[in-house]
Amino acid sequence: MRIGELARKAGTSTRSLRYYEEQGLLSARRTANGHRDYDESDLRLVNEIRGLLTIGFALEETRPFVECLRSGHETGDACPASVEVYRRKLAEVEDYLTRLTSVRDHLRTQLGKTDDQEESCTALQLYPDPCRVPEPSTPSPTTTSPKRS
Amino acid sequence: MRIGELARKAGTSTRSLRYYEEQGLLSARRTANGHRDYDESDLRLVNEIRGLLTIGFALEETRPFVECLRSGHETGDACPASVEVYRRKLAEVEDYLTRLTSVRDHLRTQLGKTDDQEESCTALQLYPDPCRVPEPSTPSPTTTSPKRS
DNA sequence: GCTGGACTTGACGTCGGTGTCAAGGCATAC
DNA sequence: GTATGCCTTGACACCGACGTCAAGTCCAGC
Repeated sequence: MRIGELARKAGTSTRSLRYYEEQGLLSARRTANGHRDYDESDLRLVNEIRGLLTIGFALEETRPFVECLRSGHETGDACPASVEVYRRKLAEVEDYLTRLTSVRDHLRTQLGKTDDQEESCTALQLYPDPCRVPEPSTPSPTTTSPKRS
Repeated sequence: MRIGELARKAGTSTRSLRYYEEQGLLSARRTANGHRDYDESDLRLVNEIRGLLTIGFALEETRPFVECLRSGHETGDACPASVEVYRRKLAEVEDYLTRLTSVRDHLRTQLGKTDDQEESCTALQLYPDPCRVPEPSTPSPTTTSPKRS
């Protein structure tokens, strides 16, 4: 199949696919006329990438999973390197959770909300950069954020 | 005081202060030779901004707080507009917490971790800047916008 | 042959909050 | 005089994952 079809099937854009290729995550055979030619295994790769991106992985972090799939494994996380990324990511996410919880509590306090519904920690109050993190929606008054659909 | 001193006192850079001014959050009198001239009230403004940025507010979101302080209120959150931002931020953070929690659970599942450990402050290590962790290329969860997944 | 859609590569734009360089002005110290 | 250091404005660089435009190629349908 060609790039447009793959993009449609994977729920992404041709631009993204070319970008993945540029990053060495995806490779494509070429037809006689120079068009990229993909098959089902490529779709699996892209699905792996998209899935990981969706839950907050950086593109670079998907590499071990992609290579794992490429090397013939049934799933992308069947390799030690992938597991290691999982582990690191989990620690990272738990760290964020801690900070976010603390920020939430701080905000609740400021709002005079004394009705706690969950246990939480206190001292820490750092949560780095909400804009670079799987965030719901940023109702920023300045921009009608065109990058986000 | 001049910009260098204010930056030092507020724990930030002169570049940032000029940027805040550029964004209309800070204003400065000028001395005869054109240098910016600040006083203690400006330091309060900057501290307000820095504090909010630290807990994850976007610069733009600090505006109501700054204006609140400027208009003579004791604290930046004494005004309705500020409270509104607090409220929005809280909802945002809670939403993010929810999603992050589900990602964490997903990761734990993938790792075969059955041992649940609740969020505890003590165990986790805070880096000075979690966005740029001194690790082998470990960016933070960046994905955000699942554009249309 | 003409139209239109899908493809190609290349390159610039985006978002935020700075870092950093450039090139100069001004003041104090030696 | 000159070295040092702070200040000024202006402008480019950065990160990540693309969006988007440009200009050209390729192919099917009419």
